[in-house]
Amino acid sequence: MNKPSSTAMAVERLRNLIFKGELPPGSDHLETELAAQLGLSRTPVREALLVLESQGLVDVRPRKGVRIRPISPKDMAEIYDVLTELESLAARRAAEAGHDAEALAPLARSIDNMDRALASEDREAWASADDQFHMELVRLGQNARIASIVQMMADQVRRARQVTLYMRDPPLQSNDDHRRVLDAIASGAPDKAAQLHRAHRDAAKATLIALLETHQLKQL
Amino acid sequence: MNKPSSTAMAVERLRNLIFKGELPPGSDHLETELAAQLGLSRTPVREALLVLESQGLVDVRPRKGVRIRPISPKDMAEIYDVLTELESLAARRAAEAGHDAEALAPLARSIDNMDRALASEDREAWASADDQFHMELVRLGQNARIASIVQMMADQVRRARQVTLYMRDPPLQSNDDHRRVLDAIASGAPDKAAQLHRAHRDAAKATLIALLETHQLKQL
DNA sequence: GTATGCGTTAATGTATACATTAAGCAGGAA
DNA sequence: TTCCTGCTTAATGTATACATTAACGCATAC
Repeated sequence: MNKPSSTAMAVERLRNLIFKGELPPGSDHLETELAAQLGLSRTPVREALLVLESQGLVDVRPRKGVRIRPISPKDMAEIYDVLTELESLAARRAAEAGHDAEALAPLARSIDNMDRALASEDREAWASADDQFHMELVRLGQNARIASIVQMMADQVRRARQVTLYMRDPPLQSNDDHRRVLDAIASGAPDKAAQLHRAHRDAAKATLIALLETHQLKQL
Repeated sequence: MNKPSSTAMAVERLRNLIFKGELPPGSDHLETELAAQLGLSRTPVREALLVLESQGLVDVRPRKGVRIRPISPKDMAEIYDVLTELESLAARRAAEAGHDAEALAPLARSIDNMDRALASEDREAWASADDQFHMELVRLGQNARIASIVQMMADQVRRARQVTLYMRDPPLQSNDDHRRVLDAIASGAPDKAAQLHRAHRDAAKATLIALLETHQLKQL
């Protein structure tokens, strides 16, 4: 049990504040205030902000405070493009790797979780299981760099999903997609896995962008 | 003309030291020593190291010094996979964007530069022009996130290329590839551009990995 | 001889003091 | 008024002092 450093804690706490919307997108904050809020000195907070900046969550703008980076529809499109490419490759590699049922169990479990969440209309649970699915998928793809980039991009759109979660119909189609991707991976069909996942992601992108336009959400 | 901060300078100087091999892969360095070497206090150096860590160039290992991250053949394969996917998408988007000849001029120029470098057998110049080509390509792809990821990954393999630059035959084939990608982009053929570039990258990956195996280079 | 545990110490983690800088305002000239 | 100029000051950038911690060696017990 390693004691986490103040910097690491600051990163975690600031991330949570951002995701919970307590530090809203577009808002500015002084290092000093954030430090006071977290009960730390500026040093670890500064270091945390540097990390968060490298993860694309904030912009450090000297003398104007750190800005919680807002996500525009264009950003969203960029991010989905990256996710589509890299996750599809991960699906391909996962299929090539010949994972057995045991290795695929977590992925299957995440799909079950989504089913359950849909049945009980628990959208938070669904979102969390969806995260789990995508995380597992890239883990199975066995490329650490892809996994970490995907994680970063997913973080960046997390707020946006939170907002849209209750705006759209329950994503019933989505889980069929997931299951088919899993089948393709289990049966060792790389091309099919990649292609199915790509289609899944493209559909998700289109849905989300349409939602944002409908609701005139210019930034989140 | 903005005065760069010490942290920014430290990032730059450390990057250069790493690329030039003065901080060799796998070597460990104390914050204090690096600070002394750069004539700075620990603070900006620490911040610089945090940035470099987020870019995958070093590992900060408490009490053991920062390690200049070595790249293994497996790392190389991971990185090339990411580059292949993202640059191919960039090529596709560039073709879709309908850039005119003027917009494509820098890309064309980089190809000319490679030709010239090949003719005069100047491999450093070739490498630099090759960088320019890939940088321009992702710029034309109009996805800032792809551009920055590609930049990061390219940095990570820079040392390796430096080593292999003189080990292999002059990359004559390579420039035909580049020209065909440019043509596909210029003529607005997204699928073709993406596919050509993908093939180009796959070939490069295979060549490089083979080289590393032949020479038993386990890490760079 | 080996293993265990404690003390030393060197390195990092954190706080704070200090330097620098640019944003904004006040005051005066055009 | 409007535009410049220089001052003020608040915020960040940097250095340094101080606290904490984990690695290592040495002593001691078995």
